[in-house]
Amino acid sequence: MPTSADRLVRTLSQHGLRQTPVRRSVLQVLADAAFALSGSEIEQQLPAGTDRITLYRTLKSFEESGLIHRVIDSTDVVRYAACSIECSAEAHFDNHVHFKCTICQHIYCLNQVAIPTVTLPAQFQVVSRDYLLAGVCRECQPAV
Amino acid sequence: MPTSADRLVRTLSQHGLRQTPVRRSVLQVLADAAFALSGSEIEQQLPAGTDRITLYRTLKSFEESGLIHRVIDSTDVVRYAACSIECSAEAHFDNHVHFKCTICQHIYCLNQVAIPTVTLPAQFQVVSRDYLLAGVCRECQPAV
DNA sequence: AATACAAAAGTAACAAAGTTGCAGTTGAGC
DNA sequence: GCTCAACTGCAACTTTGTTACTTTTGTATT
Ligand SMILES: [Mn+2]
Ligand SMILES: [Mn+2]
Ligand SMILES: [Zn+2]
Ligand SMILES: [Zn+2]
Repeated sequence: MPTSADRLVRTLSQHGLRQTPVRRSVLQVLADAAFALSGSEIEQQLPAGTDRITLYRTLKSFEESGLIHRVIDSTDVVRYAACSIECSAEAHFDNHVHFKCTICQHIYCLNQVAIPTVTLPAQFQVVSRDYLLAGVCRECQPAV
Repeated sequence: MPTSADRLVRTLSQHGLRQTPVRRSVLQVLADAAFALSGSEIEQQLPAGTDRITLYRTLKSFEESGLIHRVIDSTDVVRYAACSIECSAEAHFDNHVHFKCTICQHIYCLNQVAIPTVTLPAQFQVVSRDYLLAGVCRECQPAV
C-alpha cells in the first residue's frame, strides 16, 4: 500500500514539479489541513528555518500547477487549500462554495456544494466563480 | 433641488457621522466611482496631502456605519464601493454579485443581480454571502 | 557513477498595505 | 462662544509579499 510520503512524491511528479524538501513539506501541510491556510499559518507548521521567500514561490507554482487553490476572504489575507480533484496547470475544477466561521475564523472547503450560476447582463463573459459564505460553523454552534 | 454636496452632508448625518473635509472627499470619490476602489486608488483621487492613516480610519467607520461595503477579490487587495440602498450600522443589504474583469481589472457591482442561495450541510448557519465572478466585461469584449 | 544544466533555494534589500499610540484640532450640541 | 468626544495628523512599526542576484540541487543523460 502506498504511504503518505509516496502520495506526495506522486502528486508532485504528476504535475511536473521537482521533488524538494520544501515542496514536500508544504504539500504535506496543506494536504493534512482541515481548513484553508494563509502563508504565515503554513510557515508556522513547516520545519523551523524554512525560508519564507521559497514558501511564497512554492505556493505560486503549486497554484499554477493545479495542486492548490486560493480561498478568498473578506480580509486582505489570501489562504490556500489543496485541490481535491484532478486540477492541472491547464484548468482548475474547484467549483465549490467556501464557508468562513466568524467565531473560529476557519475557512471550510464545502467540496460537495457546487457554486450556483447566475444570469448576467449581456456581454459579460464569465471565466471563474467564487462563492464565500460567512456565519457560524458546526463546531461553534451554541449548545442546544 | 439638492446639490451633490447637499447629498453628501445628508448621507453623513443620517449615519451619525461628523462632517469633516476628509469624510466628504472620500464619500464623494466613492459615490462617483463606477468601480470598486482600493485604499491607494481612493488616496490618489483625494486632495493632495490627505493623510493615509485618516483615510483608512474613515473607510473603517464608513463600513461600520453602512455607507460602503467591501468588495473581495482573488488578490490580497481590499476594495470598497458605495452602498446603493439603505444600509446602516445595524445591517448591510448588499446582496449583489460582483464581477471582476481580467483585462481591465475593474470590479463592477452588479446591483441588479442577486446572489443565489445554496443548501448547506446541517449546522452551518449563514450570516452573509459573497459572490465574485471573473471574466471579460462589456468594454473589453473583442470587436465583433 | 560522474556530468550538465535548468530549476529551485537562499540571501538581502525593498515595497505596499495596514495598524497602534499619542498629541493636537475641530465639529456639533449646549 | 464653550466644551468635549470625535476626528485628524504624525511617527513608528508590523505584516505580507516582491525583486534581483548568487549558490545549491534534482533529474536526465552520458
Ligand atoms: Mn476550496
Ligand atoms: Mn457591490
Ligand atoms: Zn467555527
Ligand atoms: Zn474590462
